[in-house]
Amino acid sequence: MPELPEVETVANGVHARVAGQRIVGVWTSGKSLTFKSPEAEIVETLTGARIEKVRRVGKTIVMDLSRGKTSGSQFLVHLGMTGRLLVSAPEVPMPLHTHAVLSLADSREVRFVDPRRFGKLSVVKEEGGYTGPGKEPTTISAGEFAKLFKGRKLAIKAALLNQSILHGVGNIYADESLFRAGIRPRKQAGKLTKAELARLHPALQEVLAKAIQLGGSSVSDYVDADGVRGFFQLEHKVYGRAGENCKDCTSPLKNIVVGGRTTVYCPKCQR
DNA sequence: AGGTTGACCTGGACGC
DNA sequence: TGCGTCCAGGTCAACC
Repeated sequence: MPELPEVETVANGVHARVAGQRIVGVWTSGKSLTFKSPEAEIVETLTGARIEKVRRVGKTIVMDLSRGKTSGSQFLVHLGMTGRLLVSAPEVPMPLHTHAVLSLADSREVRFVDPRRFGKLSVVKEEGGYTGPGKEPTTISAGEFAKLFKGRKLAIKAALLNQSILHGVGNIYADESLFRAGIRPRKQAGKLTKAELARLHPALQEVLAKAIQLGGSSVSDYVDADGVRGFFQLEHKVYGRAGENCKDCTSPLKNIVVGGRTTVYCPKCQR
C-alpha cells in the first residue's frame, strides 16, 4: 500500500487522534512475520506508556512514548503493502487480519490490520531514536540529492526505490517523478546529467508534496486513520496506466520491469 | 561492496 | 459457480 505520502497521512491522522493518550492494554495476534521485536517486549514497552507524538520517518510510522519522567522508547509501525493503522471505538467490529490492538485510556483502540503480513511492528529504546535507513527526500537539498547517485551503476528507478539511499519513495512516486523529469527509468543512476538531476530533484519533491496535500494515492485498499481514501491517484500520469496514452503526448505508455518492479513510462517524453 | 533475484503472504481480477 | 493464474503500494536474505 503505502509510500511516503500515504504513511505521512496516516501518521498525522493518528497523531491528531491519540497524542497525549495513555496505552492501558495491548493485544497481539502471535502470527508470523508481523513482529520484528519479540511480542513480549512490544507489550511490555507499550503498556502504561503515554503517546507523545506520532510521525513519519521514511515509510515507517514512529510513535514516541514516555512513562513517568523517562522518555525515549519508540514504537515503529511499517505498513508493508497492505497494512493499516486505524483508530476505532471499541464497539466497531474487529477487522479480519488484525494483528495488534492498543487500548487507550479513553477506551478507543489503535488497531494494526494487515492481510498480507508484510508489515512490521517493533520497539526501539536506543538514545537518539529511529532515524530511518536513508536520506529524507522531502527536505534533501539539490546538491545532496545529486551526490547520492554518483558512481552508481544501478538503474535510476532502482536507486529511487533503495531505502538506504533515499527513504520513503516507492513504486508509484518513482515512476511519477521520473515521468515528470523526462528520464528513462533504466538509465544508470551515475550517468544522469546535471540537467537531469536538476529536473529530478524538484520533480520528486513536487510530486510528494502534492500527494501529501491530497491525502496520498488510493490504488486499491489504502485508507488513512479514519478509513478515508486519498486522491492523488487522479493525478497519476504513468503509474497503473500501461498501454494507455500519455497524457502529455498521446503516445502509448510502455510497461517494463526495473529492479524487479513493474515500471510504466512514456518512450517519447522520457529520453 | 554493489547489484539482482526470489521468497515471504492474502485477496482481487480475469479467463476458461 | 468454480478453479487456476497472475498481479499488487515492500522488504530482505541469499546469491553473483
